[in-house]
Amino acid sequence: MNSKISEKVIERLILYKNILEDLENQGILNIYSHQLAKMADVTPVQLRRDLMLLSYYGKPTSGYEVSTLLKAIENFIYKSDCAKVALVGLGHVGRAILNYFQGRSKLLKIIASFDKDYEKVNRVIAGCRCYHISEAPSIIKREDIKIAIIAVPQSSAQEVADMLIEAGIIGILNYSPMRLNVPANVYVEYRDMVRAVEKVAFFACYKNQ
Amino acid sequence: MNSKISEKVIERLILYKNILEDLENQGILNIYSHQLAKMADVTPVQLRRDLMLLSYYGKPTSGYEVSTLLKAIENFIYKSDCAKVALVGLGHVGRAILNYFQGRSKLLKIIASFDKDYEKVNRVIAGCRCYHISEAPSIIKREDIKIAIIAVPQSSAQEVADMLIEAGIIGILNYSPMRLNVPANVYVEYRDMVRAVEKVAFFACYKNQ
DNA sequence: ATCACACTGTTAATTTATTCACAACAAATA
DNA sequence: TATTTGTTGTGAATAAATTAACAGTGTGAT
Repeated sequence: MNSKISEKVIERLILYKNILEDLENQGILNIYSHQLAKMADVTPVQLRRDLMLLSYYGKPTSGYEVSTLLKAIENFIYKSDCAKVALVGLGHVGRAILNYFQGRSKLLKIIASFDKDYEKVNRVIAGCRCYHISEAPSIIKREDIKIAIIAVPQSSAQEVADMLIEAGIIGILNYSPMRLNVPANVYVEYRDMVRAVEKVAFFACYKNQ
Repeated sequence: MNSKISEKVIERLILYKNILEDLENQGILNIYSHQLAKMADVTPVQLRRDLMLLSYYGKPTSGYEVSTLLKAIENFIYKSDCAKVALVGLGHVGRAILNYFQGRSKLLKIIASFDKDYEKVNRVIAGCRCYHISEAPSIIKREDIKIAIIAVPQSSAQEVADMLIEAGIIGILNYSPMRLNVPANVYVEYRDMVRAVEKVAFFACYKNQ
């Protein structure tokens, strides 16, 4: 690890990747940094600086080739051992994620979902088989899943996290408001929806005096 | 505006607020910076520095008084003219947000939701009346709502945003993957679920070599 | 063929965010 | 009462992120 990669740069690279996918689908072959930067709401300099992380080079005259830049970013952010994702909790959040994921990520795949409700168990929801939560450890180990999404109520989030980590999970996306206690090697990202709205409310008002 | 307030500081203050609410419910009266910092996953110095934004002071011996610190943060982040929130789109994401919001935010209230599906219109879902999307402009203007959550498919996100902004919305929390084109005074926060998982996958693997 | 142009990649400067280091302080103890 | 202890608040130092400045380059016009 020569220099630490910041969260913000990765967030932006992932955003560029998204935009490039759209551009590719529209049949656009080349793009300049100022065009792509505008779509991503960043400055052209920042975009070019971010791309320095990749070993990819554009041309002074035709800018970046959409397909190869896209591949370069995918190559950079994609680690094959983290391609499999597990989802825990099939309430509204869980289902929303499953629906969004349907084909939207080329790199990652939710290959198993878990719930404690036997009504949902053994059904295939949004293309993904649902298992009982008690089966999670064995399936996660067998399939060697490393990434998990927690979409369960606050009260069971820590318990679920402990179980997942014990089974080998090293990355958690946590939609519950609960702060998780995890070992140092586990990466956790928090996505509390209430906090998100509060942030928006603050800055919207702040911007307008 | 003497010095610009950063997004990160506000995110942390909102997190502290959350934790303090929990502590208050547990009947805890006082807390030291190192204890609160640990719960929020920040350093004690950073916490104390963040609190410098507030005009609140702890005591060298008993630390911070939970109830008054909580009030100080609420006071700082709460702007009464941004208390009303509208929700557009009552699919899984929309319903998830409604459920989470039930009582979880003292400061903000979702007072109207909108959908184009007449099956949902005029029903009360999770304590919130659902109106047809065509009624949004008049209701937003009448109730003077300034904040909106977009939970509609990518294909209609821009159209919905335009309509909301026209009606007076100045802050948007966007759960669709669509980047929005908005005037300078409108604040937008993006919460794409697929990008979130991709970020977690990257950093989980990165952390573990 | 030469020039002007518009772009990229990158070093240097600047701004922003975080961490260090320590004075000031209130309570508990001797 | 004097001393010790463990904390807060903050100026100064450091680290990180962003922006500015510009050299290098391929293309098309003259």
